[in-house]
Amino acid sequence: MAANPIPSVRASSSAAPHAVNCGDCGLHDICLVEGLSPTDLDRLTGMVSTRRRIKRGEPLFRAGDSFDAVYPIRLGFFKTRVSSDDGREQVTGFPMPGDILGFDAISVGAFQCDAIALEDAEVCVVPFDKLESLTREFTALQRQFHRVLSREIVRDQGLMMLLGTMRAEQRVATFLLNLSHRFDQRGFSPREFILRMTREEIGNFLGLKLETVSRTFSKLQEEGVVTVEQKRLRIEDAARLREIAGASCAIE
Amino acid sequence: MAANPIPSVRASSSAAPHAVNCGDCGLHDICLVEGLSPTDLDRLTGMVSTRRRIKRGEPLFRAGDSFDAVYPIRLGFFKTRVSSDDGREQVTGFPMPGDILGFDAISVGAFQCDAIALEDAEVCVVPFDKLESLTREFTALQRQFHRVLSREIVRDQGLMMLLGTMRAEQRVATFLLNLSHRFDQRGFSPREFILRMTREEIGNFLGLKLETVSRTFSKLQEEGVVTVEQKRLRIEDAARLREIAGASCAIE
DNA sequence: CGGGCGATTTGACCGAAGTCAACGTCGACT
DNA sequence: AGTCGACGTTGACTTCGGTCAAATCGCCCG
Repeated sequence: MAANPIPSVRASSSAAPHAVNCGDCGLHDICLVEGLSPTDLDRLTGMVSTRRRIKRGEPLFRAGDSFDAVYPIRLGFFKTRVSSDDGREQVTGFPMPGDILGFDAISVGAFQCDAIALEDAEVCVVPFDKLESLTREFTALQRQFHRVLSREIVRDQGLMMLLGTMRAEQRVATFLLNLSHRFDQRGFSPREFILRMTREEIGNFLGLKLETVSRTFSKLQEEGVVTVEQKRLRIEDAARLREIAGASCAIE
Repeated sequence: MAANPIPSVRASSSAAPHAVNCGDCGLHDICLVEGLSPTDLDRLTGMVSTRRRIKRGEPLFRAGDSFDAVYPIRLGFFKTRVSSDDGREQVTGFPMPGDILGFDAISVGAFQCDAIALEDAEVCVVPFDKLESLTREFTALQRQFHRVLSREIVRDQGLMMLLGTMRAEQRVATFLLNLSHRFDQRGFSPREFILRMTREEIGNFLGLKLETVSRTFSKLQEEGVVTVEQKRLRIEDAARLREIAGASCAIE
């Protein structure tokens, strides 16, 4: 999977708002329709009602918005975050292409978090009642949908482990390994990538302050584990990074 | 809902392993079949293949066990926890009657956490393929199943907020309010209840050490907010407790 | 090209929670 | 009834990460 780049996502000139077909999408094997047969894929035409572009910094949705669709990401990084009435915020993830946004909204019919584009982005719009009715028809799609929901629950468990039991350095290392892994899955280099989010967003996600993130990056760099310059990050010693992160990779 | 006790759960002499019918279960309005019509409820006979009793301290399942059923809790408290290879553990919740165990397992067909009974307990066994096929037939059940999955994701977001942004006192207060709320939902007193878990388990859940939990309880007691004696807890000043917890109640 | 601003880095200091240790309490079991 | 062991409380001290502050970097824009 790592050796399988996804050109159609990069060269997204084919992202016209019509001609929406999961079978043609380079992400189909990590997205909602992973594992479906080509025949089934063809029969899913119409699941994606349309696509939507979001400018950097803009929300795809905000907590409280009423829910009627979930959003597989075609292109671009997001952050999701929850806020409390008294002003605290918690970044809950950095979804990227192939990830799906909006599952938190099913529970009460309204989004429970904000999804903000960290760069210009594009998502598929999958009306939820359409999805539910399709899952009644296609067992494989139903199965996969449930798997994806469950995967999010498992991801959250990993995050709780991180937030509840890890030291700062361990958190940062785990975070970097997770990003690396997900880039790898998507056909990008696992060794070198751009951090689309700020130190503050990373810190908030990891339950740390931005200064701590910065210091930890510096420390890892001194030790030759990574090279950080601004938003560009290169992993120099993956084995050592895994050592620091401790056993489990946490977060999917 | 608070004013609606659930006697059939307490007086569980009717918990014979046959005669399993969600319509008869006192928990049906917080469980998987919440919101279903009585007619639909009748047609669900057979969803629960059997029931199972678990002794205090025993696992209902362990991480790695292969998955074929989810488990609505009839009776008793559990704790769920994830472990890392290097020995860290994180308690991820304290499910109680009406909550459902096992959703983390759908993702890969094997449980990702341990579920340990904190007291003698009883669960319904709902074979997952049975559940999936029933949700294809009954739209209302499908809808509710998805809601319950999504609710778990939202719960986890609340926990991340707690672990990522709250101080010790705030965490403990939030924890108590959450328990209180859930007891209330189930028809038990929201003001006074038994903590079935140890200080260490509470601490682990909240990302604190047991000493910190103990100290915080003592402090809250000094201030007249709660009365703690051993495992018995009484909330004396709910308003103040909410104040300490900060706005959002977090965790469902 | 220079100004301005947000993002980042780094240092000094502080404090909340962790660690270590001793003691108390309760319930289970012989 | 007495003992044992798990659980809980409390105190003294340490430490990791937070806070506050200052300096630097990089980039967008006029």
